[in-house]
Formats: sequence, structure tokens, C-alpha cells
Amino acid sequence: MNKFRTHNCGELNKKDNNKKVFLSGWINKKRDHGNLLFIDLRDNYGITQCVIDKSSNFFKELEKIQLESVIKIDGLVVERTKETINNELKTGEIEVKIISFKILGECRELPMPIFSDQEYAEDIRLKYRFLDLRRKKIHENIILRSKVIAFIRSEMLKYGFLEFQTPILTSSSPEGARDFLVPSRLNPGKFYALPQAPQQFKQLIMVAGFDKYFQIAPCFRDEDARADRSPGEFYQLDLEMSFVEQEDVFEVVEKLMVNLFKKFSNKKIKSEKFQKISYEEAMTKYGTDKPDLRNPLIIYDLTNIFTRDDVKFDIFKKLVKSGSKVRAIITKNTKDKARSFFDTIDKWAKEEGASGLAYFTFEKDNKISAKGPIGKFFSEDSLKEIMKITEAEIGDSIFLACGKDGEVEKITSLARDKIANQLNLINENEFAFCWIVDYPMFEKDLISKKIKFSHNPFSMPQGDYNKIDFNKPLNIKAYQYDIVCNGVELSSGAIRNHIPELMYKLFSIAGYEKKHVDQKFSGMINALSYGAPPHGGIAPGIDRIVMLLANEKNIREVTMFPMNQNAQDLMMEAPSEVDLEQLKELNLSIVKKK
RNA sequence: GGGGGUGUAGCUCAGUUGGUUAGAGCGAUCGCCUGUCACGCGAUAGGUCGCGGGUUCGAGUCCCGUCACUCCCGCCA
Repeated sequence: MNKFRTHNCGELNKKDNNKKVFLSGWINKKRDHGNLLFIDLRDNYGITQCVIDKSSNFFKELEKIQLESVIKIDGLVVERTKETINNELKTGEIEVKIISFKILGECRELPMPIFSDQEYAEDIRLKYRFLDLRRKKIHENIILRSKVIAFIRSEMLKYGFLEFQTPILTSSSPEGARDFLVPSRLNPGKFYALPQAPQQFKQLIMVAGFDKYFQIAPCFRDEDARADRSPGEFYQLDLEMSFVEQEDVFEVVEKLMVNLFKKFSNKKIKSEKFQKISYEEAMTKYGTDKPDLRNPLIIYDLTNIFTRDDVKFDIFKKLVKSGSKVRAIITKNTKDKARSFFDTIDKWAKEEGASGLAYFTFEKDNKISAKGPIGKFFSEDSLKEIMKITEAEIGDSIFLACGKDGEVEKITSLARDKIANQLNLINENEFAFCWIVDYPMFEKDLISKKIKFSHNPFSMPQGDYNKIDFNKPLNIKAYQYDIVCNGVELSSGAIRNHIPELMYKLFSIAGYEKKHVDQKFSGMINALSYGAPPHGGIAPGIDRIVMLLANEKNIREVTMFPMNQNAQDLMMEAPSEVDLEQLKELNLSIVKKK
């Protein structure tokens, strides 16, 4: 028998009546009646009420003990009387009468209460993460994360995938995010980089003939944080398969996601066969390539309406003449909404940096008219045309945004979410997955006007190699896809380009010479010329999946030891300065910033 | 790098138009209480109002600067 406990704090019930037990755990809560003291003892498994009265020699000492101290209790299980049963607790049928106790770990005054649902300032939570993690909600989130990862692992093995580790110290890659660098002691002046993803390695694993690979892979990118993006590091379910087409990857991932989300959530999956939306369609209909499909609102293009002579809304007409686009969102049956509903949204849009959202409502007396500040600028014919394009009906309202290509999408996409939230159109008890497919291979940089890879330079372009028109690179689509759930981008993947010649060609379009490609991607380009199988894969983000399952808006709520927004670990005090000796060994010196 | 929000007791917050000695709940300390499960009751301690400067007879409150945390934009093949 273990000297600390015979049972944990979540397992005793009335079947154990009269048993002598040892329990060890944290003092979650005390209720002191002066001559009678209740102690809620907590561990990972639950809470057990322990009780002692003044007849005991230990009474005075226990009365004084701090919350969150760790103690061992030697006691007797006693069935509670009917009136005192607590149905909120798994162990609520019994309590443990304390015979004696021992302090195992004393606790000093707490910087934050553990037993509370209150929210606390982030810096205190992060500095005392070990205390924060004792709290119920986050404790459960972290356990969920563990279970999710275990489940994914067993599913992937079931599907015939093999798990491999890939290096953490690797080489810097020119594409993508900023790298974290690690100086090399043995190679002065040279640096390793932490992998942004095991991209090249997983392709090499395919070239090596392992057929199906996966890994719960840490990825490191030195980019600024967001609520759903940790600075520094995050985890992906990295997977890659040989001799596959896009559909084969989809099949595996859909199966995994459906099984995973069904197992760990009670929310409904909107469609178990995930809808496929082309990048182009997503951008016009939703204004984003990560649409929330729980949101029924759709964006319509009304640019042509503003070239008509019977539309007099000059502000938009002028902008359209100079190349701007007009996009619209229809809200059903909102004719009776208060003026403030519309103005709030207009005001919000202005705060978002747009020029606001124009709006009116379709009405009909003798003829169709538009009610609202800009209603008078539209003829009946033009209104009919708008209603035809947008499938709007009398009583519906329309929000209009005008802006340059690439900018108008941004505001309409945000407006789509905002309006749906205001009207309560989002079903919170649903997961709506979709695939975004047919990404363009290249895009034009808005500032430098240069052609660059729009996503992943290793993706396979669509179409027959001999028939691709490389003179019109912006028309080339790639076998590149994203999976999106409830507006959260879970991952992107691609069928890879395994033909070196084609790779050189694509890189040259993006402005990289053959020499440069050979140098920067030597490992891979070399490998591809020794008999590479066609292959493809994807890498769903583990943290974001757990966020969705735990119903959390912030990635730190599902991360055990996250860094703050400035990429500092407040508990470990990282990053930190290092000894001069260490720097010298690495041939580094610090340039002091003025 | 830019924009927004927040910063008052150990924790969560209130603090009116600038006006006397800055408050509450939880926690802490002390006392009372034998059936609570957010136990109850009473008392005590606890404050550089983030920091610096300014306006004013007078600043937690107004102005300028600065720092920290956070959300967003940029960035994230």
C-alpha cells in the first residue's frame, strides 16, 4: 500500500462506508463552524469532503492551515445523512472523518484564488501558471488536449500511418515566416533554424518510400501573436501520403475530423461530407478564404448597378468609375429594425477603417422603393435589378460597401460576421467544415508589384505540365487546399510538386534563380531527382482543434505553458540574457540598441 | 511598426461635475459559531490610485509623455 493514498479524491462512495482510508490532495476550501470544520480535499480526480470536530487534537492545527496546502488525511469513510448529501460531487454521498493528518506541502498566501470562476489578469495567470492550471476549467482543457492527441494518434495508426520524428535544429528557409535562429558553436557564424513546419522532411520521408507519415509536430514561427495564434510555437498534426490525389487526402482528413469531433463534442457537425469551395468563390461570396459557414449571409457583387444612369448615388459611382467594387449583404425581413441597428453597424464599419456601410430597406406601396438615408438615389428599375441579383424580397435590407479590389472584401467579410452576430444568426451548437480549394499558385504583391508564391512553393500546379501557360502565372491554380471550421483556418495542405524541372520553372517565375533554389532547398531538390513518388498531405493545427472542442476563444486556454503577447514566458523568465562566456563560445556579441 | 481597450488593497471591481479622511466583495489576521458545501456573524490590518511631468487653491478624476497587459491591423510560404 502506498503511504500517501489508498484512494483518490474522486472515487469514494457509499460502498466504501466504514473503510479506513488515506487521501492526499490540496485544500480546495474550508468551512469553519468553530467547533466543526469541513475541508474540501481536491486532486486531479475530484473533491472529497473531509470533516473534523473540536474533540480531535488536530482540530486547531487544521483550522489554521492555508488553502492550497497539500495534506495527507488518515480517516474513516462515513455515509452522509440524506439531508447532507451533495449531488454536485461524485463523492457527495460520503465524507471522510479525519482521524489524523500530515502536511505534505505548505502553501503561503496565494497571489490569486484557485477556487473561483472569476477571470484574472493574464500576467498573473501566466506568472503563476502552476496555480492557474489547478483551476477547474483550464485543468479540464489541458486534459482534453491530452485525450485529443492520444485519439488522433490511435486513429492515424489505425489508418496505416507511421509516426516519425524530424529534426528540431534544421536550416533556415527563405520563404514563409521569420525563423527562430540557433547559433552553432562548432560552425562559427552559422545558424540553425527551428522548423516552421517539417515540410521538407515529410516530403523526404515520402521519397524514402515510407508511404504514409504523420507526426504531432512542434512548429516554430517568429511572428506576432493573436488570440488564436501563440507566439513562438504551436503543434500540427503533420501528415503526408504517397501516390495520392487531392481527394485521397480529403477522405482521410474528413474521416479523422468527423470521428474526433463526434467523440469530444456534443455539437452537431453540419455536414459530414465537407463542402468544397474554390478560393475565388470564397472570396466573392464570403470575402475571405476562411468563411464561417454557420453564417447564412452571402456577399453579392453590385458593381455594375453603379454604372447605370438611373442610379444617382454619386459617391459610389465615382469610385466605381476609378475601378472600385461594390459589394452587398442582404438581411432578411429587417424592415422593422430600429434605425440604431443600422447606424451601429455603419458606425462600427467606420471604426474598422472603412468609409462606412450604406444601407436601405426594400419597401412597396404602389411601387418598389428604398427606405433609408440613400434610398432616394435608386430608381425602381435599379431596385428590381438589385433584388434579382441578391434574391432580396420586400422587407429585406441591404448593406453596401465600396472599395478597391482586395480591400472591399476585408470589410464586407467582417461586416458579414458583425451583422450575423447582431441578428443572432449563428448556431453556436454546430461545427461547419469546408474545404477551400483551387488556390492560385501565384499572386501579385500589392506594394512591390512582383509575382510571388501565394501559398506554398512546393505545391503542384493544376493541369498538364506541357499545357500550362507560364506566361500568365496569375492564372495558374495549384492543388492547394485549406480546411476551415466555423471560420477558423485549421490547416492547409497540398499535392506537392515532385518534378524538379517544374519546380525550377515555378521558382523562376517568383524570381528565384536555379542556383538559389539548389542552394536553399538542396536537400529536397536533390532528393526529387532520385525517383520521387507523387505525394501530398496536410497539417491540421492541434491547438485550434482543441480550441474549437473546448469552446475557447483564446489559444492560451488550451496551452499548458504559453508565452505572452511579447513572446515572453513570465514564469520561466524567458527570453533572458546569457553569460558573456556563453556568447563568446558561440562567437556572438550583443549590439546595444540606442 | 500602427490603432483600440484596460491599469485603484493580495485578487475582482466601484469611485458622480476636479473638492474633506479613496470604498465594496473575496482573501489575510483575530474573535464567535457542531452540518456546511460560495457556511454565517463581528472586528482588524492592508493603498506610490502603473510610472513621470503639467494645469489648478485643490487631481484617482483634466492634459502631455511613458511603461505593462490585452484585442486588432501589418506579419503568419
